[in-house]
Amino acid sequence: MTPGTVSIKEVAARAGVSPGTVSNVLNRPHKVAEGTRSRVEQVIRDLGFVRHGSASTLRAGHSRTVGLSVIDIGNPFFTDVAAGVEDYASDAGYAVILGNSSGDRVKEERNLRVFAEQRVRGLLITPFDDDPARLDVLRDRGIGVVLVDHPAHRPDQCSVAVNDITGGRMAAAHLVERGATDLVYVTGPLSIRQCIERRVGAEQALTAAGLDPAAHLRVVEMPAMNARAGQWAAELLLPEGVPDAVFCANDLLALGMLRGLMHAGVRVPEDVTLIGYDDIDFAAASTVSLSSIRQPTYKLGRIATELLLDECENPESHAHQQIMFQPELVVRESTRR
Amino acid sequence: MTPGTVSIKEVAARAGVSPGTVSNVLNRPHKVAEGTRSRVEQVIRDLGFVRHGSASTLRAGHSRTVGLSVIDIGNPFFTDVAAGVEDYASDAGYAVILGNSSGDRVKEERNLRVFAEQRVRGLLITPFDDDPARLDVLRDRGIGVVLVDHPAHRPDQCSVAVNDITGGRMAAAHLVERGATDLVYVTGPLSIRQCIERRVGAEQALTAAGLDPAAHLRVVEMPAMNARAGQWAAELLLPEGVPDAVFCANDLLALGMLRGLMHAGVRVPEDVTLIGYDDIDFAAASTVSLSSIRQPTYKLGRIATELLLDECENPESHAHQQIMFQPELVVRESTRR
DNA sequence: CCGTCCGGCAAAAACGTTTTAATATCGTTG
DNA sequence: CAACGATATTAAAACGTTTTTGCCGGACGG
Repeated sequence: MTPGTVSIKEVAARAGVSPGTVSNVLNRPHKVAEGTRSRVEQVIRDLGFVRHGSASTLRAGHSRTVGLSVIDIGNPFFTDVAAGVEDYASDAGYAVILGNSSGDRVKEERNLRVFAEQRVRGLLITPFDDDPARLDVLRDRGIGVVLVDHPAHRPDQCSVAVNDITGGRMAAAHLVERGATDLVYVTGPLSIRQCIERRVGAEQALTAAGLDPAAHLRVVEMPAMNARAGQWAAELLLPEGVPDAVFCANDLLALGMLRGLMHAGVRVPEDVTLIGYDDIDFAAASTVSLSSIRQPTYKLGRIATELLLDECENPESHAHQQIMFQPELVVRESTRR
Repeated sequence: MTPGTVSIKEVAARAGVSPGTVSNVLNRPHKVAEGTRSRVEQVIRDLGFVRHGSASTLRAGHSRTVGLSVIDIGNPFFTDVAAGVEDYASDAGYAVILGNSSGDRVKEERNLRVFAEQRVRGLLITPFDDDPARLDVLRDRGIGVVLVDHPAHRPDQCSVAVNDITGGRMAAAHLVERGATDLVYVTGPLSIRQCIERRVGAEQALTAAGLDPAAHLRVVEMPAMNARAGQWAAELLLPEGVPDAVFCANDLLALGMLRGLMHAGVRVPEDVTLIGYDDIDFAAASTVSLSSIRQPTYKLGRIATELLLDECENPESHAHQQIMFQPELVVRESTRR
């Protein structure tokens, strides 16, 4: 009746072998003779046996799951990363346990505990700060950790990230090249590494063009990084005077800004050029399509997972890597003159 | 040294109690005397003990994880659902294992097997077809299943969904009320239940308004449901003549359509009114903000999880429910005359 | 004062798998 | 022909919890 309860023992009994042999055809098929193997496999199919993962994990000492902790599952950026992770992990036979910290340190903490309880094989995390202590707790347990979208500061740690300084520089340089001299940088909280570095890059670009950032780059810091905040930023900004160009720290802000500008009768790109960051799908789909800085998001997830599984499965041969991708400028209507 | 290896036994030894007692303070704190309990809890903190989930699952017969299988993690609709699931599950102490089927039956199958191996306590799934056989395999194993965004056809099955016929009717009725008589329905594959039912609703609305759908509603079926497909639909559509109004089966299609229309010099809403479906965040943020049919997406995820956990934890008192939410019309610029 | 009940705890079995060491079977070689 | 190694399989011991059963002592009712 209850086919769910069929264990390796019953398979063994039915196939006329010992449980150990069944385990071998499951895990080391080459160690068992052709005849026995096919017989056991047939019984497995007949009985609808599926291995009890927990028993396996308990005895083997490690699971076939990885944890994924993201800051905001609602942001297409993280969604793309998650898709890359899920694809690679799934192909490798791993399950992905999802944790959404919602930018809340307490939630992140709680998720980490769940991952520890589940004895995930490894952890992929987009941390929102640099405190490595929490992660050490996991690492001490033998759980591999790979930082995603955050460069590791230590050589014994894998990470994949995209150069945000370069990205910021590309964005601002592009605006300047299009003739802007009065720029605005609209950003999320400046406690966020990405926001800081993109700003640094922008300042470098201005300096390189002979423009003093202090005089030519206004910074508008918003508490959130969504479209609502972007539109609000437009309302804050315009009374102070219309700039030549706006650089937003992500596309959600930029889309909101675009809407805010147009509502105020400011034309993009004729009056103001506008560029975002991340190149989410909606950037190309917005009515005035948005120039942006593209990051290899999906790839970020895939490579991170590849690194993680290598670290977990080949601990001795594994070489820790800090991979830094370069972003790419995507020019669309919002910066065409 | 390796704090990861501290087991319940060591805690017991250090606290001068038996392992069974430690297990009790973990799972039935009320059954152990105040003094012993606090002593054990202190030792747990000191040693940094964290329960081995697999051992627990093995012995207890059920895990504290739920599986979530979605069709497309890249679609904001599913992302919102996932956020609702994650929040509720996380609060209840459950971990969420994510499976992304990418609209691929084989991938979905594979994910189900992983869920079975992991012995998830329950499964939340947005199935893309009506074949219940696959799910019976899980149910026979005692794994609860709740259908998400898909009404169950059987009384022994929980489901949460939103009435798509009503939604389709609302959308079309709104367009007609705004004066449209020459409508177009842009949809994804008509093998998808949601696409079919929204169409049925639209036809009902036309009929109710005294317009024969055959004469007044053109249907454009696209192979995908993203913005690219929407823009392509505009290019297919316009040469045949500009309609009064366009109803898109989701917001991604609608955003693409909007862009396609504006590029062709067709003004929204002056020349054509446009409405989407789902009310994703980007609908409000697009330059001509998009009217849409709002679904309680996040709530869908939460309620589904609530139902699932009730089914798993109180099997005898649990009453299966097929919950059907009603959608809501959101009017924005794209249908303002 | 004796028998009974009950709260608090310990002892031990069980969950389903993996893995190690041991055993049986066979062909090969000195 | 004996000894040996290689190969295929088995038996049994783990892994860390949960849960059942039972023991002990003190409170309580008769």
